[in-house]
Amino acid sequence: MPDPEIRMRKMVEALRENQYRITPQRLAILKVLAESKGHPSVESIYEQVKTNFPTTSLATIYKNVAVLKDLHQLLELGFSDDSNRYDGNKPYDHPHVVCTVCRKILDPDISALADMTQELTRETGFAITRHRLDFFGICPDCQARQ
Amino acid sequence: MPDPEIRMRKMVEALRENQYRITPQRLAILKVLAESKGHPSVESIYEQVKTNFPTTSLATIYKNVAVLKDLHQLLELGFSDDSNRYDGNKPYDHPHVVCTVCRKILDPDISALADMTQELTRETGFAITRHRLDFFGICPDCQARQ
DNA sequence: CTCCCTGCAAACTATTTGCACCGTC
DNA sequence: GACGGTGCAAATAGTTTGCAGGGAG
Repeated sequence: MPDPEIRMRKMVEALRENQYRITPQRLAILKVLAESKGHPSVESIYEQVKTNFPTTSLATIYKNVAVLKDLHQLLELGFSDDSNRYDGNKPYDHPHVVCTVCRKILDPDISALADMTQELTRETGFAITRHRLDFFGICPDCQARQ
Repeated sequence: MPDPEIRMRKMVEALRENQYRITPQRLAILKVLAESKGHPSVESIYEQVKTNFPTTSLATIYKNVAVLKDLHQLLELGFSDDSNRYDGNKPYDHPHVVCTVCRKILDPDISALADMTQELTRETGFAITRHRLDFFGICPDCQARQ
């Protein structure tokens, strides 16, 4: 069973457990999120869902995205300048590396992250619950193209 | 000479060097930014400027914030859910710790940051130019209040 | 057969823009 | 005096909401 399918079942399960109905549009949105290797925007989810459901509205995408966020099945990456981007495969906080040219987003491994959170707790006394770590730069592809 | 005053002169200098005119409203905005110990929103800059210039408009605040951003005299912290917040005292990228209860924002020192950026460059091949690091949690004051 | 969900349009909020008048240089 | 800045109002973009009809459970 491929990974996207596992992820989709997990999301369907979360919906069922919380008494949300399983509609065809909802399934189509889950499919886009589970199969997307990038970090789609609402607009791009919308475009993809419309190929199968031409009457779908943006509002439906927004409403479903909100539901999935509530169920912690979707991570929202809010960029103040751009529109939001979503990650349906790793719905928990993790760092991102964003290419400022082509807008590609990667998930790097940062080994020092746990240490850093501890250092912060010690230093500030805050009880840290979430984080948002984005690094911006130019990806290898775009560097080569210049 | 107190710190806010130094900071203000620096900002005025940057404006002059770039042929921007020094208007009373502009000075009032700089004053708010230089004296603010927190990380004010556009709205809160507006409220403070209005006490001295009651006819000031929000558009003027936005236009001046944009100018200061261009001159790298102001750091914008964009929160997708909330409105933007600004830092006129440390107008370069640095990490923040945000209290999710009272919205207070601190600037912690993170010693491991430079190492982390290097690790990322090695791992992803990106030429990292900027970052945006926010940690969310509950500050000591709000923890005590609960 | 009950509600929740969808899809349309209208509302909303933060921000930007156009433009006439004002004030810095 | 020239021309950039201000302040008003209108425009814009992303997102949210209200509501009537349709479909999942």
